[in-house]
Amino acid sequence: MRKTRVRFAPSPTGPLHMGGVRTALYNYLYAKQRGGDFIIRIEDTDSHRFVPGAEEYIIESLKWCGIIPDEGVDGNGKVVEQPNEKHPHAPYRQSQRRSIYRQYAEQLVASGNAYYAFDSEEDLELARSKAENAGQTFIYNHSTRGGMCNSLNMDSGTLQRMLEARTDWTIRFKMPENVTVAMDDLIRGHIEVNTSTLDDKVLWKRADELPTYHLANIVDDHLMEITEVIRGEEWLPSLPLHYLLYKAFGWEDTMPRFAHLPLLLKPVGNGKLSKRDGDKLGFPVFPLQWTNAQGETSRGYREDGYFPEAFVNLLALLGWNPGTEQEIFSMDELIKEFSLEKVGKAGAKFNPEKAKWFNKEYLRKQSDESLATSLMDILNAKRVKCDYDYVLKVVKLTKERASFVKDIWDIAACLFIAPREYSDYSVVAGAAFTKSADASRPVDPRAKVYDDNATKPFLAKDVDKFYKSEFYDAALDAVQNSEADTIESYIREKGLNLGKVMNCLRLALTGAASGLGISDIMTLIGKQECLDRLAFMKQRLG
RNA sequence: GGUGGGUUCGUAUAACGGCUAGUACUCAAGAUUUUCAUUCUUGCAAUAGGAGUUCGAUUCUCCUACCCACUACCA
Repeated sequence: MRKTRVRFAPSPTGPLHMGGVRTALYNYLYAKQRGGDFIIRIEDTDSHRFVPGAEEYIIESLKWCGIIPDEGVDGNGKVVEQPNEKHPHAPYRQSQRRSIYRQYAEQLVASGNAYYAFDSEEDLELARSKAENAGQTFIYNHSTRGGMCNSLNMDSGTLQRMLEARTDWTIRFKMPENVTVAMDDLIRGHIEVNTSTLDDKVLWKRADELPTYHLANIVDDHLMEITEVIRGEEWLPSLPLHYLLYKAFGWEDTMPRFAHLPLLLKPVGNGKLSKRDGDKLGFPVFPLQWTNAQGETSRGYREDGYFPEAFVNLLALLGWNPGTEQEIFSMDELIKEFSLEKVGKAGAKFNPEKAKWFNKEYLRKQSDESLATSLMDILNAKRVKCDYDYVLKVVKLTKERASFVKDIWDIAACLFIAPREYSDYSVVAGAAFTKSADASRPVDPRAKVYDDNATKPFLAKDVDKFYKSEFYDAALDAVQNSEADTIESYIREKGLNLGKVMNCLRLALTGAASGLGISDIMTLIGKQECLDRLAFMKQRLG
């Protein structure tokens, strides 16, 4: 029984999106469950699509998620370049392994499984357009290779001259004709494909001295003793070629088992969640914020305030389910429960609402202390001065109402600064005043700066009535003559309408018609601050 | 076009071939609350369509439809 070894092999062509993170996660869970190794390999065989910073981004993203590679990346987050005891297969960057691949490509030529091809880009272009004009699709395989410029169609002398004289040739796999390839996928079961519809894939490019994905992937998986290949569904069509490559190399006995994961689909419409969807969908598709070469920034789950544990949890449930009704899983629980058998076959549409729900669940699991620390950072950034003990009290009061730490600010801003503006006060005074559009609409009283031009017409019409109402006087009287824990009974004893007086007071204290409990606010900000805010309202609205 | 894969409430999903097709998110209603939120209760909502096998099909087979992927000297 071989030790389980799986790999995540991203191409550094840009930031890793959440589908990629999920693939890495499933590989990691699979490996850890079996006490095996999780390996990172960088597949940068396309020099034209290399994006600076992408490799670092990928590694940092995985680290944020708590996905720690056993091999390929060292403790400093660097891709290992020199072999050592812990990383015996270094380098783990394919561009640094180029010397390895050519011999394998040549081996395939020698065994008759591959051949040299000298067709120029223009020749191929021509062949394609010709076929297209005839209403067909050009496939470089048994049906056409006889008419192309390759080693199958020339004598050895010509071949030698061509190989030496030209630098733009390739080595192509000689896809057999009419052979049924029988494959087994850990998720999809048995699949059969006839090779006649497949093409002679380029395996090695003389121009770059580099292999293409297919060759590099099979060679490295073999050399690195990979036991299972868990990758995206988009690779399923390549599986017959990969099977045939293993066979051509004579590596069938150690060929890894394959599992093709369902795609992550965009929430609306059809199609897979792609890097390009970015911010226009209104939620992050990247684990971490990313700024491209053009200076355009895409948001990330980390920067949006997601807990990494929540992100991992929601990703794990996108395509996999435990078969029970449990939805909240720690990484350790995932490692224990995960199984490829329970991975679905159909693509999963991502639901941003559910993602928020996951974060809310995790926010509640956080300790008050760690939330307070996070909130302190936000407050400092807003230059709101405060002390830790006070912030801790605020957290205790608000954590049930928030999905993200930054929500706490929206909920509890009135505990730190006095309102300068008032909203939705028609609700406060009930039917006596003009009803505003929607009382339940969330309002941030501090979002607006004091702006006479924008608000005065409305204020002038209704506030006069409101301010002169009995509720303001009652609220002022109640604050003056009671404490936080007695204000409710004080108002009741006076025989007043509790709701209206309280909401009038609420307006003075918070600037809005809904929110935290009045006595809780009073307790925290103190009686004097309450009186000050009532006085400010009188001045502002009077 | 060709090849392959897929299809259960709006979304994620559950259901040895066998209870009234379950759960979560969203949404709606009610209870609670000074308000909002929370919490609790209730509700809306699905097996793509058609054949076949079977006592019985969401489940197995075939056909149709639709969706997706692949079809590069990209991964």
